Amino acid sequence: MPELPEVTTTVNGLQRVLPSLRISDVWTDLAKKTVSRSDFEHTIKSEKFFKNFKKSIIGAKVINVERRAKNILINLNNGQTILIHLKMTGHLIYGDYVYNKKSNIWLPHPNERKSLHDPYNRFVHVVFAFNNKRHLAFCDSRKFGKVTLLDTKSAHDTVHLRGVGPEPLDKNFNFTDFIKALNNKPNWPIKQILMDQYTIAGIGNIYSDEMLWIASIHPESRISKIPNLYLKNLYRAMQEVLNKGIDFGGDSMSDYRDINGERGKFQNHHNVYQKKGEGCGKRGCKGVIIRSIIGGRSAHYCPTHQKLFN
DNA sequence: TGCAGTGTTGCTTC
DNA sequence: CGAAGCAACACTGC
Repeated sequence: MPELPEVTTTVNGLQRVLPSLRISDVWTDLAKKTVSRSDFEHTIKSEKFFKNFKKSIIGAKVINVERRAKNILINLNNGQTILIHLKMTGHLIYGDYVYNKKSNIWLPHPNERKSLHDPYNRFVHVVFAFNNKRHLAFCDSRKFGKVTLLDTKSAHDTVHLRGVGPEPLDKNFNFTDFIKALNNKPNWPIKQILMDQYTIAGIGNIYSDEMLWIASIHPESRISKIPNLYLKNLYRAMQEVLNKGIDFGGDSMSDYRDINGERGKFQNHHNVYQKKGEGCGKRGCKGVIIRSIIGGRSAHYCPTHQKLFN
């Protein structure tokens, strides 16, 4: 689920606690002798990479933590940057963890706050230890997440970040920029364009459904046929929904938790996502929410008030 | 009980 | 070349 608001919530949390801490150790159970995919070679899923990763980061101090698209960037004082992508089920938790040698797992210290013991916070696959005796645990039940190391200077010009689209909440990202970006993929359904990280950064399945519902645009509409007024509403809805997601601490309908292991609350404010069969809540609309597959992803929308422009 | 569905991404196939 | 499908993996819920 981690999309821009969830990654922002995590990054803001990390920025409050990590700067000036020194990394004293790192552990993982993901590193394998042979990787299943060539693009995993330069990530923590490779044993060879992990050995070098460990050597490179132990002793380094955290300068700051940033977000780019759905990526978390932890900048270190040795000129290197740890890049983490949470993918589907990843989340980072900051607290006091204890290694259980017998079962080869990390668990929160028994005295840790209740939220860290939430069953969704099992599945710890990477642990960073800091010089204040606290840990950063990467929980990821499906193990799709990515952890790698980049030179800070060229981080944005690596395969992980090169070509990623503009940040939708950037103060300088105006309506004209938005339209210019969307026209990158003129023939795709609007929902799919919104989710394309090389067109615009950070939007995923939940927030694209929600912003299209607010803007009254059917997810299969073609950008060239959508009236300007509707596009303006979409631009506004995008900012509104992403900011609302951040204000509610992200969406924890599924696995996402903040760095204290707590759920976000945006899932309590969905208008369409995962609401198949429910009445459309738009004022005066008698529609019923349906689910279909668009661009290989599940889309939720109200076929009554969300207009199809094609 | 078993199997469809699950946020993401990028490789492979057609 | 672009679009579609699927693989990475494991769990939940119907």
